[in-house]
Amino acid sequence: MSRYFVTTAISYPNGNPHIGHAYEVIATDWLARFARLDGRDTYFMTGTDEHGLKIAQAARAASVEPQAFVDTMSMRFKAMNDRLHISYDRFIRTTDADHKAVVQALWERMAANGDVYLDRYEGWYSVRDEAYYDEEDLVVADDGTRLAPTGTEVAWTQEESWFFRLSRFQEPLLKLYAEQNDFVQPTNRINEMRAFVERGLKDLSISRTSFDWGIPVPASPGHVMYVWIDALANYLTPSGWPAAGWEKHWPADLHVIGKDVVRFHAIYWPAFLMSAGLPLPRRVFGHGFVLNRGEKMSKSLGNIVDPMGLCDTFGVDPLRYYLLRAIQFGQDGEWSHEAIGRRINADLANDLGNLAQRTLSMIMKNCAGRVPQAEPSTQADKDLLAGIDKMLDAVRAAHAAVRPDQALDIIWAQVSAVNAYLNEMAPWALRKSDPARADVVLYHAAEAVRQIAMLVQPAMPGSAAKMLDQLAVGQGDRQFADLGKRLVPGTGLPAPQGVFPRWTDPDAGAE
RNA sequence: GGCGGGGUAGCUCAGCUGGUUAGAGCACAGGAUUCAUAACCCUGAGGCCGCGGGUUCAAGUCCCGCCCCCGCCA
Repeated sequence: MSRYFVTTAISYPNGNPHIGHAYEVIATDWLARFARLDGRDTYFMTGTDEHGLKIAQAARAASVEPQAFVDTMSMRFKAMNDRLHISYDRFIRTTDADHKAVVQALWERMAANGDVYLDRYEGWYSVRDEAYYDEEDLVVADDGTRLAPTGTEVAWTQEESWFFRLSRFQEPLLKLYAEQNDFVQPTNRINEMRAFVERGLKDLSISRTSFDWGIPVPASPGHVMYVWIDALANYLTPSGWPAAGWEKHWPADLHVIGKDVVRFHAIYWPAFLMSAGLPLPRRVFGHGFVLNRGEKMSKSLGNIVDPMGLCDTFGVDPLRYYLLRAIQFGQDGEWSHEAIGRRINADLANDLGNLAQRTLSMIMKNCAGRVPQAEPSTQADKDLLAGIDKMLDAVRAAHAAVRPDQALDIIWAQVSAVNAYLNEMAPWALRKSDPARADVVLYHAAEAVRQIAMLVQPAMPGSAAKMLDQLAVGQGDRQFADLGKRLVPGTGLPAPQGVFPRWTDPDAGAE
């Protein structure tokens, strides 16, 4: 059985979760659910990244201990995941005990292999950015204070720091990109990484002494680890490395991350792993951002969208569907109430929901609520199911390419095909002239809906389950391996109910 | 500033190595229909393919210049 270990980036919980967090976990949940339904040994992890100065500061501002602060904040992220029906196998927190153990082991291994050394770091440091800047990049404000290019204040800082010999890994990384040109996707990203590495890599400062909210560096009092070592190593934690049996949960097959953190995942992380002699993740995919009416969300603009509110407004599954279908994975996408509403009505209510409802209600009224007979079938019937039977391979390819949007495009092309088939066959008219033929048509439409609902499961698990319930598909027959199990004529069906109601803007006409 | 990607219907985008009247979905208009969630189905309208040159029998598709947008780096 092939293994599929997929992760999201872990979220930094110094603020509340927003739609960007929701987007990443929903997309990754689609990947994980798809792999599980496809019979793969799947492990899906998401979580929170809880150390670092900014957390410590946020806790202080809230007058609580850092641990209490992250306990509260992490819970909000977990609650969002649960509300969105994210099927994580583990919600990891970097404050978890087993994580600390793995990170420290990773550090010790890198040190043992000669890639960690103690030196002094001095320069212009921005506390807000947790980064040092070169003198020439600074701007001097009117009042004389020096500002980083990001606009934050910097101060001359000197600290003892452990360094990682990143410079040693320039050639190995270039070799990796050359030999595995899909290591970073979309492909333009790997070109950027290659260009970055080709310019030369400087050793990386990997410890801090200016604060203590972090994982202690082994045998080095006063030093805590640089947050990225701590954070990236989360992916290795479930393996329990270096304890025996770690190969079961490492390497990851795919890291799904935002485009803003590609560098950390495509350069630093593989370098750490190479240093420790560990296998590398197979792929890193940097997705785009979800923009609110074309604008980036930010606290200052006050346009941060709470995903919980969107669930209240639209429902979990329609929200998931919108984010997966309407945005090409890897590109930036836009979001607005109108856009989601249009999608819900066009794709869910009109196309799929109506298809299921018209099919099932005809069966309920005319076939005594039982799956009708399947034979004798005509060429048109066979053609319909031939198109339906081909979906799995195409959708699998979209899954392998990390393109949920394409997968849904493929499925919806079949939704249209079935609607067109019904119009052409007109079973409501056949009912009067050739009722046996009408039954066969309805059988084929229902069978098509079954397979569509099966493949829609990873995107909209709740809604797909309702459709499968209405087709009396057993809980044990919902894996993709069961796609070939045709509906059995004579099976009793429950009374159909609409799964996707139309959406009407509550504000419409109020202007 | 350097490198890379892009500017095609109102919106989001397809258009591979140049070749019949430039495509899809949504939105819009008309028709047909009434099984169904005023849905489905069919048809239509809508495009100096960023701008200006050039190569070619033939150019969104190749070359040059310019304008604008985005990404990475500095």
